[in-house]
Amino acid sequence: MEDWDRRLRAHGYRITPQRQLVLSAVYTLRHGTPDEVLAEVQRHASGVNLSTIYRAIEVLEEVGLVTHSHIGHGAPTYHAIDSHTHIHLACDGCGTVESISADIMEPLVRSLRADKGYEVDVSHVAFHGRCRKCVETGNSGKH
Amino acid sequence: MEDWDRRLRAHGYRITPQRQLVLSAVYTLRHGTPDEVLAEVQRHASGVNLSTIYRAIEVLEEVGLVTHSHIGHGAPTYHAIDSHTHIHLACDGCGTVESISADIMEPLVRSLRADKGYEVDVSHVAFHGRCRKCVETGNSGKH
DNA sequence: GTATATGCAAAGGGTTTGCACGGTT
DNA sequence: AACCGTGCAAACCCTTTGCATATAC
Repeated sequence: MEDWDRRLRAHGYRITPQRQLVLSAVYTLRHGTPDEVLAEVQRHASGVNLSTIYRAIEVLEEVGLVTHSHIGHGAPTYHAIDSHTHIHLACDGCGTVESISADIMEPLVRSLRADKGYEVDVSHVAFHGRCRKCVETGNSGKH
Repeated sequence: MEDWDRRLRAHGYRITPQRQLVLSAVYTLRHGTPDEVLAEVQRHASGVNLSTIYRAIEVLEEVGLVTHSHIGHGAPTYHAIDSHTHIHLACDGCGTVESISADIMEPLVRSLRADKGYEVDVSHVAFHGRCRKCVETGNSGKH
């Protein structure tokens, strides 16, 4: 998160307090929905509006400082792009989300590239399923 | 799609024309959002309501006749559960979606099971990224 | 006949947009 | 000074819900 301002400028965007606040909120929360980002930002600057969060996230994502993935079936969660790309294991039984290294994706990414010419966006990957605990207790997460 | 009615009954649900229409619409469209399912159903029965589509899909999913996955960043798409489990490769550049056999997931599923005790819901898997064409033409899909 | 399912309309959550004002360059 | 970015409110899309009626069992 050193050259964040340079990245924005390089794409023709301006440096604003709101954009910096959103970026550091995304860093602080390791995973955050727009709502959660808003709450985190408002701890430091209460006047910031939700629509600003959305617009800031959009810009930060475009310049490559932030990504999102779809954990849970609802709102996307955003996270900072750092050296350690990770993927998410969401449990449909208890709702917990585990982050693991994206290394496990390597063979699959390679074979999709070779077979299909398809480039997987690894940072976007989220698996659904059931965690060990829910598998053992038979918790299906169904109503 | 032979024992669909038995499956419903086994779970205490009734057999209704709407549920049959929704199920066959999901079969016809190989991937369909609720809206698309509604349109397909209404080709045969114009009076059916959107809320009925949602409720029917929910029931069909619970009894194991239908699954969904999150292709695109918007509405989920539903597809019938058949013998050939497949996964989706969505292209963020041109928006196309390719279905491929889920066999490619086998090694990864096995290693998550062994390492983490985590059971991936394979039918739910959708990767985002870029198809061959968009990789070659540099189409990033960004506005 | 009784409980479930449907249609309709209204409410709800999340996200986007138009506009006037304020801040960055 | 010019333009981009923000706050606010309204609009929008997708999905869910309450209720009276219709239907499957």
